Amino acid sequence: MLIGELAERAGTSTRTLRYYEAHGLVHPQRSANGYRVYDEAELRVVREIRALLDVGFGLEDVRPFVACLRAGNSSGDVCPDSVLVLRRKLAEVDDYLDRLAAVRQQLHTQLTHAIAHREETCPRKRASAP
Amino acid sequence: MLIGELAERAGTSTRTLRYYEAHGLVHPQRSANGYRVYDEAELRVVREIRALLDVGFGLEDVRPFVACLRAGNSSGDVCPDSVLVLRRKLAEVDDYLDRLAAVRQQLHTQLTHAIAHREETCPRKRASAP
DNA sequence: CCTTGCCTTGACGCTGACGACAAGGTTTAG
DNA sequence: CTAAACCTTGTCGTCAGCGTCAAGGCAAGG
Repeated sequence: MLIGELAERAGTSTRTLRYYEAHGLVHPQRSANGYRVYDEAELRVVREIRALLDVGFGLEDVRPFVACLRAGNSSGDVCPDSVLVLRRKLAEVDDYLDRLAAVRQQLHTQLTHAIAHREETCPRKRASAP
Repeated sequence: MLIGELAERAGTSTRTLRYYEAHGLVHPQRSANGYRVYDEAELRVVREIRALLDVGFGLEDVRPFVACLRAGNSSGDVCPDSVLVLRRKLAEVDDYLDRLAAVRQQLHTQLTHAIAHREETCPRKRASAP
């Protein structure tokens, strides 16, 4: 499989695949003319990378999962390093959820006050009695 | 008040203040020697900007709030444009919270399965009976 | 032979909110 | 006189994950 086909099957671009390779995440063979040649295992690797990036991981976070797959495991999740990253990411997401909830609360309060202020300084017709 | 003093009182840097000015958010006077001169109103504007950025707004989102303050309002929140942005941001935060909750759920599931897998393929001593 | 459609490496662009420096003017204190 | 401590404009660097040319090689069909 050449890079174009892999890109299509993985739902990404050739640029992205070369980028992953430059960062040491994918290791294609080379044909005689210098073309990159990928096997099915690399397709799985790329799909794993994509899935993790979609969830908000960075390329560095993805490394252990790729190594885990490459080590012959059926899932990239089951190795100790992957589990560590999963735990860390879960904690990060929890933190972020907390902060985001606080922000949401503040925005809600701000919005409520702003609308109350408008009702007060510029009462609408038929505001309380139609 | 010169730029250094404003930076300190606003808890930011001179670079940041010049950046805001370049983007049309702050309008200092100029003294004879070309130095930027700020009044107290500008301090409030800068604090409003900082507060909104801290909550995750972009500079563009901040514009209506600055204009609102500049229009003489006690709060930057009370103008229609500001309210629109507040509503939009609240919706964005809600969306993000939903997506983040889904991600959290997925990570949790992934982690649970990974750990279950380890228990299964590599049972610990004293796992179920001490 | 020439076009079409793959592929190669290399290198700059983008987004956002600044940080960090360069090279220089101004003002005040000693 | 000079050093310190302000200020000015201008420009490049940062982080991440690519997008988007540029310039060219390789293979196959008409």
